Formats: sequence, structure tokens, C-alpha cells
Amino acid sequence: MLIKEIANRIGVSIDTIRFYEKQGLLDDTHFERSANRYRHYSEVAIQRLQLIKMGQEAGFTLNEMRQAIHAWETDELTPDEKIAYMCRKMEEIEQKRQALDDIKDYLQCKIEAMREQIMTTP
Amino acid sequence: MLIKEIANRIGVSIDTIRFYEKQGLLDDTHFERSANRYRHYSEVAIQRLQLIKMGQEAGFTLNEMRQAIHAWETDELTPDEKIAYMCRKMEEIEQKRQALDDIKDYLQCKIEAMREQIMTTP
DNA sequence: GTAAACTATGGAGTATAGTCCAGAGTCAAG
DNA sequence: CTTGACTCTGGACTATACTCCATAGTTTAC
Repeated sequence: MLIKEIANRIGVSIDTIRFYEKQGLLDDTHFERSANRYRHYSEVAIQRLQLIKMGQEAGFTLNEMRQAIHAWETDELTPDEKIAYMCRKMEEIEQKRQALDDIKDYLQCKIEAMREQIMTTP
Repeated sequence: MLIKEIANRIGVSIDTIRFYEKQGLLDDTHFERSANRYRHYSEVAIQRLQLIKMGQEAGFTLNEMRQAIHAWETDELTPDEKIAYMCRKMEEIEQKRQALDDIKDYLQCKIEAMREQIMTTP
């Protein structure tokens, strides 16, 4: 799969794919170079890019994701430490959820108040 | 309330408060100037800053918030249109929640797989 | 065999959201 | 009446995450 195809599949630009590579989020485990130096991406690359996209939508930075991936994929941490690392990430996600719930309540109140106002004005 | 006090209360820097002002998120309805040109902030400013903070934690940009605030506070939209606007924002929030749930499931799976691995290795 | 469409690289430019700094004025305490 | 802590302004600087561009090589279709 050449760069244009994977970019289209994931829904990002070609430049973005190359940018992620420069940032160390994609490496030679995700693609091979043919004789003409073209990158040929594997299914693993698809998964990696989907993960990055998911993480970004959830509000994580590329830096955070690179660190988390590194923590998970190397042997610098024991399995228990890896689990502990990811559990901390889960807590961060919970906090983000709480922020969403808070603003949702805020908007809901605003909307209710506006509806009331519409009802009670002649 | 001078700028240092409100910055401390909200938990942002003085520069950030002034930056928000430049961005049109705070105006003379949020503070008055004394003879020495010092800004004196009101409770309304506190509420506005808390809203901005909430919105940012939820992943909205300053631009989006400025637009939403403008839509809500001017008379360019009818009450019904304002409600419709905010309901669309509610949908965006739902999408963000979904992204969080997705990545949470992903992490959960990873963690489970790692636990399995720990159990089954000698 | 050439034009269109693709790939490569390096580097410049953009938007967002601040952060820092210089130079100047203000205020409260001792 | 000076020292230290505060305020003001304008502008330069930073990090993140792209995006665009020039230049050059490659492949596909006619």
C-alpha cells in the first residue's frame, strides 16, 4: 500500500503520514522501501495510524502517544509497570470525560433557561 | 479583583488572562479600568474564565468558544436558533465522548491481554 | 516517448495557545 | 523617599501539529 492509499484509508493527508514518521510514530516496522524508495505500508501501519487518530480525538498529544507507545513496546518496563502506566492513562481519560460531562451540564442548563424564556415571553 | 488575584483563582497565568482579552474572550463587561489603568475584574469575569477552562479541557478551541459565546450573547440568532446551535455543540461533545470510550476500550483490551500474558508465563 | 500522476526530500510557512521580556508607571510599607 | 511588589504595553519567542512548496526522480497510459 503506497502512501496515498493509506492516507486516504485513514483520512489524513500524505504530508501528515510523513510528518508522523519524522515524529517517530511510524518506523520501518510499519513500512518497507521498494527499490525506488517508495514507502509500502503494512496493516500494522493502519492500526498504528488508527490508534493515533483515536488518541488525538481523545485529546492526547503526539508526544504523549509516542511516550505511551514506547512504554508499551519496549522492555524498559516490567509487565506490571506497563499495566500501571496504562491505568494512569485510563484515569486521564476519566478526567477528560468528566470535563465533557461538566460542559454538557453547563450547556444543558443554558438551553433549559432559554426554553423557559421562550415559554414565558408573550 | 486585580489581574493577579483572578489568575490565581482560576489557576492560569496573568499573561493568559491578557491573551484571552486580546482574543476577544474578555471585554469591558468583564473588567473596569481604574485611574491607573489597572484592570479590576468582576464575578462575571470569573464565570467567563471558568467556562473557557471547561471548554478547553473538553477540547474546544478558543475560536470555537468565541464563536459560541458570540452566537449566544448577540441578537443575530433567534432564541430557537440559539438552542439549535447549542444542540449541535452537544452533539460534538457526544462525539468526543465516543472517542474517549473507544480509546478506553482499546486500552482495556491491551491491559487485559497483558494480564493474561503474565498469568500464562511461567 | 511524453504527459499525467505518483513518489521522494528538505525546508519554509501557518494557526493555536500561550510564555517571556523590556521598559515604564504605580502603590504600600518601613 | 526608596525598595519591592505590583501593574501596564508591545513585541519577540516557543511548542504543537500540521501544510505547502520547490525540485527531482518514477511509473502508467496513450
